[in-house]
Amino acid sequence: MVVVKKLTKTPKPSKGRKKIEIKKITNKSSQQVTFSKRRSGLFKKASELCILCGAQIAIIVFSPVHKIFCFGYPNVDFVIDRYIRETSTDVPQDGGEDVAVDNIVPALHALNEEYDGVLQELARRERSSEASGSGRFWWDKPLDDDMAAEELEQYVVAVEELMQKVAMKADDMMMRSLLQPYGATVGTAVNAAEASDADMAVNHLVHENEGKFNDYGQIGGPGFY
Amino acid sequence: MVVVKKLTKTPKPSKGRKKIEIKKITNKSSQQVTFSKRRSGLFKKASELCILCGAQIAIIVFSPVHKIFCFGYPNVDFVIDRYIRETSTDVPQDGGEDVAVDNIVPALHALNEEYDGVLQELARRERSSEASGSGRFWWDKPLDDDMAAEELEQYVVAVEELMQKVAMKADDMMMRSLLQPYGATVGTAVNAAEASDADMAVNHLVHENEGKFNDYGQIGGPGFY
DNA sequence: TACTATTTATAAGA
DNA sequence: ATCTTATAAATAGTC
Repeated sequence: MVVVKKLTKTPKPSKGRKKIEIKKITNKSSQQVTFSKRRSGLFKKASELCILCGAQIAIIVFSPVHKIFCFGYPNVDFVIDRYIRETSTDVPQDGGEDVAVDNIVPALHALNEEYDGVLQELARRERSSEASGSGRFWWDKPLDDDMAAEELEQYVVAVEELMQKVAMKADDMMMRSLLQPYGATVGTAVNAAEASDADMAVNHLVHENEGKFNDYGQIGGPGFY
Repeated sequence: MVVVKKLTKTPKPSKGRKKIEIKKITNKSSQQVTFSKRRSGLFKKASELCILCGAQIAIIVFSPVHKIFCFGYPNVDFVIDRYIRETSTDVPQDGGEDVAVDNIVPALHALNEEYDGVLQELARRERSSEASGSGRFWWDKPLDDDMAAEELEQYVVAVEELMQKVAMKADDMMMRSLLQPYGATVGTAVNAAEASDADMAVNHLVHENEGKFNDYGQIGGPGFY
């Protein structure tokens, strides 16, 4: 007794996905919908890749309406920094006349790496606490006007305060020792070897294909940030 | 001898995709295979998003074996540049270059202290302590379990921004005083006065096809931004 | 935002 | 790394 539901070939070809051609969507409205869905899917795929393979990824997306969306593991800036470091030529500035300046770059990198360690730790906690429930990852931040209104406000205030604090400390320090152990404090735990899992071996030696060099040249010096 | 292969209902429902849990793949070999497939899929999705919606996207991926893969439309550096411009609040500099130099070093020291603070908070959180004081700024008081995660994240983001600003300032300084030949300003596309050929020789990037849509993927030049 | 019908992406295997 | 195949996932069209 086969119940043929479709006996009358439901003239309903609609509903359900249809193949689409990959070409610019002209209808602004549907383009926005598609963008939203696919942007979401893209970030999900990226997060899975990070988790499955321990890859570090940064994705920056500018929507057609100029909103910016970012994804980053451990975080966007870290990956960009690494990208810059690894794609820049290491040109040792021998004739370093300004000790301070010469130490800034390495100090920043060291700081960045340490910082990364903290972020990873945070990420780990966030994830484990969130279990497999909610979907959103903390690193999936929209950074657009609407969804970050109040958050942005807090952020701005926070940064301003922090800056002020830093400035005060800076003054104080400048008085005592201007050119002391810059990297000292920074370098303390820079040996990222303690990145818990052996996946964080922050050492790059071999790459592959030759990079092609296009335009957009810029601050390229010794891999600094 | 009629060999009935399937007589015993080969418990081989295998072949064909199976659901997998999104967790780190321990087997290095299969992890590599998965990475390869998914990285490819990710870039394809990105390229479709660019075409369908006219989005500008940059993706930087570091494989578990430290290889770098990039995707960018129009190109990686363009998007990164835009990202930096739009996410950094311009810090009004009173014009004194000297002041800038003199302030960076101590600023780094301060930053480091702030950073140490974060580490301590993390450690504290580890012990799941308590006792939160009131009247102090969020980055000064020991985090309590309730707001810890959220605030810590804000703190981290704040510091991250600060670091970026300091870094940019450093870049600017180095550009003016030391790396004249690379001269350029963050945010201003420079006429490819790229680095010397010798310098570029060290750079290597893995990529699919340059600036090609159908094959998505693109090479990132020397990591200038 | 939610709901399918389908198209795609892919985990396993070879 | 590639190709095949059975399935799991993503998502276009609608509401």
